[in-house]
Formats: sequence, structure tokens, C-alpha cells
Amino acid sequence: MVRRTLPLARQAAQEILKGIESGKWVRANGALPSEAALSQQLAVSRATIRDALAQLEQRGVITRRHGAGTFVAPLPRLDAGLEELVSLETLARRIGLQTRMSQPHIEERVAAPIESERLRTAPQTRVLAIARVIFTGTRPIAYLVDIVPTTVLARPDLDKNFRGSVLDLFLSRRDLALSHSYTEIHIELASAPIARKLRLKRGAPLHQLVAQLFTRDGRIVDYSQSFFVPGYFSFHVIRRVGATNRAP
Amino acid sequence: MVRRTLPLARQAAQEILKGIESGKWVRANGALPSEAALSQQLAVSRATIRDALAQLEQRGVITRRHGAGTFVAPLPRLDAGLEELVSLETLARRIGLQTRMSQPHIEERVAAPIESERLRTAPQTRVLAIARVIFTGTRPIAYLVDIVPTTVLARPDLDKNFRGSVLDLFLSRRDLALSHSYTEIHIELASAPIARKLRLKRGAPLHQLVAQLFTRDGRIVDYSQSFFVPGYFSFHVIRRVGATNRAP
DNA sequence: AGACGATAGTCGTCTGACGAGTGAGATTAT
DNA sequence: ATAATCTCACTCGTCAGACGACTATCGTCT
Repeated sequence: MVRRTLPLARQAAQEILKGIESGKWVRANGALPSEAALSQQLAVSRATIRDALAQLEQRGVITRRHGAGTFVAPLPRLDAGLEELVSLETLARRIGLQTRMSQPHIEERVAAPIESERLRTAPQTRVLAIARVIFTGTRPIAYLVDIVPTTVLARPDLDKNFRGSVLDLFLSRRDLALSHSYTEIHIELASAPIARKLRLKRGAPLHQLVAQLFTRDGRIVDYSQSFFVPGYFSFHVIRRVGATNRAP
Repeated sequence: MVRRTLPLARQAAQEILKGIESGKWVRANGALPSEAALSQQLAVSRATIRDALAQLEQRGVITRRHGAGTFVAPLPRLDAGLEELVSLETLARRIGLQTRMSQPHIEERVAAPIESERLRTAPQTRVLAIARVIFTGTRPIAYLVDIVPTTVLARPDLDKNFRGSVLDLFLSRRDLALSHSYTEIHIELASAPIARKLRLKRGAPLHQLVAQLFTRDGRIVDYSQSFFVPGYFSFHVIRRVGATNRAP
């Protein structure tokens, strides 16, 4: 095991995940090596292994049964629904979709009232607005707008590092510890300008995702609206039985 | 601490959550008692406390900082998006919406091809189809159809215990260990019969959720389609930064 | 053949310990 | 007085070893 920089338990979780995906550690009945065995294999204590396994269990990768063992979660390869925050580019790549981005339209201006409210900043805060259309082949399939306060992302920084995804840009920065995004899912009828960009008739129904991106310390660093042409992306989400609403 | 029947760590997690929600254990700066202190308070070992805290951390309730302490996650009380599997009735109650259900239309028949495929059963399997409309006041806002194999749920069992939610019925049964549901989110244009039931024009856009309900052992016990009139429910989901796609 | 009981293996929990990182107060230098 | 530095108590991360609870399997007995 390599160590430091990242908590050991997290590293172990990644290592175990690799072992699962490569099939190296999965026995015929779906069982994983015992915690003691994994502890030896990865040269970390059993407590750390248990921590790592707990992470994988919560993500739905494995199931543990007291007295029996640890098993890879049954069939439904359920990774990567909406509940995992990844960039559209990554998402598209995973389902084998080639995407291209239009020249982005970037402007610096003061935030609109809705924007400053959603960003929880003072009114009139200066922001960068980044808009672009995503294509597969020559067909436009999504229109994305990100609003970012200039205190978080300055124009030159953007110009230098923007590769199409604001999220990926943030993830690559060490000074921002991203936590999660609160994303609303709406149906929106295409307005004239959006219909034109996506080459649809006005009033065509669109998936609209409205998201606020949170850091670990509770700041909102991005407010985004995304419009998707139905049929190209299929959204799904894994809904878990909560710990709170179990039957008595 | 009461014990047995449920893993200690899970009980501890619930106990800690209570202490957080009541504010009893939250200091001014949002800090929780140290692991050692919680260990004494709840009379369980620190290892168990750590397990419990790990669960709460993964659910986004708390944040831990090495050397500093454990803190309640900053403001956005973010629980209960789509990623938590709760019945529509529970969901509605949470947002303060009074709902009523039409007389359900229940029939026993053989599964349609799509249904047996989605249920992963043999073709021609006998199923119960349960359809009903949900109202708020006199306004219809959702149309729900559940398909359940008769091997999972028999007609008399349904008649006796159905209160409007198939999910709640399943949750109350000890012999079914529900795990999660795989839910697709689509836009659907109202067909004539659905438009009539929801009192909309044909072709009106609807949210459509298509779900497969899984047990812990990987069986599918329910295939459901739900149609929602936009504007009454707002769907949202908490999207977490995954452990897999962290920047290097 | 089926019911039963012993047994080995695995996860859940406990105890005690040490190291690493943080934050605040005390100390020192300016 | 102010600012930089150091010290130290506190907290989370990790380790080691141990025992109990639970499961699955296999041999034994009826």
C-alpha cells in the first residue's frame, strides 16, 4: 500500500474496488476474502479494512453478512446514477457517447437577483457566466450555463484551464474541497433562444437540471442550469432504503 | 443503549442523529462531542462510535476533520432527495402536502413481455397490476402503476394490507429485505388514457419515473411506472463527489 | 432420507495504545 | 503594544489482539 496524502482507509477502498472489478478477489459465489485476509494482503490493520468496506457498502458495491462474509452486491451493475456527481463529459464517455462542445460564451457581469440568491452571495456580486452547447456528431443535445462568482474563479484562471467542464476544473483544484451538489429536476418547455440553440421547436419539452455546488465548508461555488434534449441521455438514480424509515 | 436485534453501530448512529437534531450535542461552533466522549455517553466502544459516525458522514449529516473534531454538516439540511427511497405518501407528508388516493384498480393477469423482462421473471408469469391516481384536494397530480409477481404478493394479502403504498407494504414485511430501487427519469407526453385520468390535454409533458425494486439478495419484487404532473412535486437529488473521480 | 448437533470460519464489538494533525494560549522578539 | 513563534492539550486516524455472535457445512443419528 502506498500511503500518506489520502486517508489510508480511502486508499484501501479504492484498492479493494479494483480487486472486485478485475475479478481478482471475487470467488465463485461472489464472496470476497475475509477482513483478516484483506488486512494481510493490503498490509493495513483490520480496523482500516472495516472502514474501507463500510464505504463500499454504503455505495452499494458490497454486502456484508454477519457470520457469513462479504459479498459483491448482486447483479444490478448499479454504479453511477445521478447521485454520483460527475461531469457530463465523464458521464457521456461512460455510456460510449462521443461529445463535442461549441465555442463557449463567457462573460463577466453582476449577478442577477436569482443568481446571487442561489449562490448565497450579496446582490450585485460579480460573476462569470459560462454558456455552451454540447453536441454528439452534429446534433445538439444539451445546453449548459454555469454561474461562478469571480472570487472563486477569475477570468484568466478560467481561460487557462477550462476544458469544457467547470466541475472537472474545480475537482483539479486543491484549494476547493467539493462536497456535493443539490440538483433539482424539472421539465421545461424550450424558450425561443434555447430552442434555436438546440434546433428544436419552441415549446418542446426539455429536461432541466438546476444545481448548486457545495464545498465541504458549506460555501456555494457554482450555480448551473442544464437543458437536455430527451432521448439522448437517460437519467437514473439509485434510491436506497433509508436508515430512518425502516419498519418496526 | 438498548441492544440486540439491530447492529449496535446502527443504533448508535440513530442515537447520535437524535442528539444532533435536538441540538443537545451540538456546541456553538457546530462541533459534536469527541468520539471518546460519545463512546462514554452511549456506553459503546469507540470503534462502534466510529462506525456509526462513518454512516452519518456518508449520509452527509456530519463532517470529520482529522485533529479538529466532528462537525454537523453546514447549513443545507439536505437529507431526503430522490436518492432516499420513501413512498410518495411519506414524501408528500414531508413537504406538507395532503394527498388522497382514488379507488385502486387491481387486476391479476399474466405479465406483458416488457414487464416480465423488467421483473426478470419467466414470460407469462402471473402478476398483480395495481393502478391508482393520487389527488391533492380535487386535483389529480400523479398516476401510479405497480406490477408485482403473485409469488411475491398474493391477492388476499394485498386486499388485507394495502393502504395506498406498495413500498410501505413491503417495508412492513419481515420476510422481504428491501435494498434499493433503480429508477429512471423520463419525460413522457400524456397518452389519451393517462391524460383523461390526470385531466390534462393529450400530449402534455409529464415526469415519468420507471423503477425496479430490489431486495438484498438481488431479486426484483416490483416494477412500477409513475407519472407526475409537473409543478406539484419538485424532484431533487443530492449528487456526491465520488471516491473514484477525485483529482490526482 | 431427513433431522440434528458439532465445528470452523467470518463479521461485530471491545480494550488499550500510539501517531498525526489542529487550534488556542503562552512565550518571545520586534 | 503588536506580531511571529512555540508549546501543548485535544481529537481523529490507525494499529494490535481478543472474544462473542452468527452462519454454513458436514458428519452423525434416528
